[in-house]
Amino acid sequence: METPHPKDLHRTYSIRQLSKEFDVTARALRFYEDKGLIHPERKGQTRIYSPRDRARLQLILRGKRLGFSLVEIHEILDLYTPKDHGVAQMRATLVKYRNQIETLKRQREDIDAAIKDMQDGCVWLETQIDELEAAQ
Amino acid sequence: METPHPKDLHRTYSIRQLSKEFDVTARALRFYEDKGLIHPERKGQTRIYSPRDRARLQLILRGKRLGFSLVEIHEILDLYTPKDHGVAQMRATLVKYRNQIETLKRQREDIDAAIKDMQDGCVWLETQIDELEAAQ
DNA sequence: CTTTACGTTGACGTTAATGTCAACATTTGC
DNA sequence: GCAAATGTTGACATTAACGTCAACGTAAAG
Repeated sequence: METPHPKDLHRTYSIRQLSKEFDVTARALRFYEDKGLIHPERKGQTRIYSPRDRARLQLILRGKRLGFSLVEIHEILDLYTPKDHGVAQMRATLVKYRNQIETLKRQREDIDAAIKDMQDGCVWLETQIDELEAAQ
Repeated sequence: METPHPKDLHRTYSIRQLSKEFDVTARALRFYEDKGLIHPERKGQTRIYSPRDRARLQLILRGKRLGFSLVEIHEILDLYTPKDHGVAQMRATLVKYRNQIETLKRQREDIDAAIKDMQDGCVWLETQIDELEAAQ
């Protein structure tokens, strides 16, 4: 009834609320749950989403925008969920983190290249337009 | 028989050469052609790829790495192919360029956020590991 | 001349990520 | 109390992006 933001750590969300807020269908949310990406609680049959679920959903959607598959997103989400099983495990996790960072950095290089291409194109187009207008 | 690089603007490539160089299957290359993303010439039945085709393939693969669909990549490729049909068209194209830049910049924000998350996670893990080792 | 390598076009199969629809339960406003 | 809104679980349909396979052509190599 108040703000749709996680002002309160004990807020809950219905499936409709979340699907509206992030513009995904309820079907998709259930699908993500099916794939083990979110784990909302149940009040009877009905799904109850916590701010934590909401946060995970944000990560899922970010992953999607970046072109990761749901499987990949699942792995990424695993990196976000803390599990401290001794130094060995933590070292292993650290490696995964660093690999993920490398992946993302490579992706950023692609983006930067694409942006540069487009910006060059803009400059070229602008000068062309200017010339044509001057010649007019 | 020489370098696989476009040293010469009149070089040509077989479908196998390209598929090997970029580690995609020939099936995929034919598929992209089917979808209108590349237009290699034909020597009889056989496809002959030019450096220009190769360049387009690079763009296609970059688009894929960035999570764009083939349809979106098609539109992006259109932006790359010069067509000067008067100032009006050029203005329209300019708008598309700028929109694409905005899209890419938004994507870069996602990436930067993800990288930051992972780096923070690294720092946290490192300190944890240090503590556990010191306590040992 | 026949094998070997590479090319071609269908046609059908597959996987991911949903959409769609039916059939049903539950809660809520009037 | 009853209709409307919202929720649920299947089950099947769909789209994208290829993979796989069959059946065939061609060209160089031994």
